[in-house]
Amino acid sequence: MKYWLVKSEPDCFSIDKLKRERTASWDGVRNYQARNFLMEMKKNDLVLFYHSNTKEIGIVGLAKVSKEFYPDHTAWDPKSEHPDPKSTPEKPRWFMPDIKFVKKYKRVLPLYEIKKDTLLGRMKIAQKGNRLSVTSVEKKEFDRIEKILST
DNA sequence: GCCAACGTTGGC
DNA sequence: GCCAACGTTGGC
Repeated sequence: MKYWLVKSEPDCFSIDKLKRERTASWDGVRNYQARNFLMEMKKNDLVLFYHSNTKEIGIVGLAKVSKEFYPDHTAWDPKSEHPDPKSTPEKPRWFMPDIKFVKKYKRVLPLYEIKKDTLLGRMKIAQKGNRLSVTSVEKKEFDRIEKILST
């Protein structure tokens, strides 16, 4: 089983919204590297949920993959937020998995704490200029995050 | 195939 | 609101 981290602006899609809706299709990703990670996700992989571009930046919750990748149909919907005319139902370019709410942590693990930690500070999320919205996480990193947030 | 210009992301 | 970092686009 693998571990991942997805970023989302809470104004756009928050952990509370995922909690309410229980399951969400992770649509709208239009970056090849991020897409490739989405396509690697296997059912039941665990996905850390991160809030970016907000007051309390950091890891806020946990989800898991409930459906492996399939075409992101919002790409060929001109009314969607991220239309891409080069992606068609016959030849889809963008894909998405479904993720299911697991839990919201009791507190936010803020980015500055992640950066301070010697182990977590090496995560992609902690590095300057990182704009990738989907990244992989190592088991030891995941375990450490769970441990920090469980106390 | 290079690279400058441009748009977007996202922390601060 | 600022700006650095990065991905994408398009002219050549």
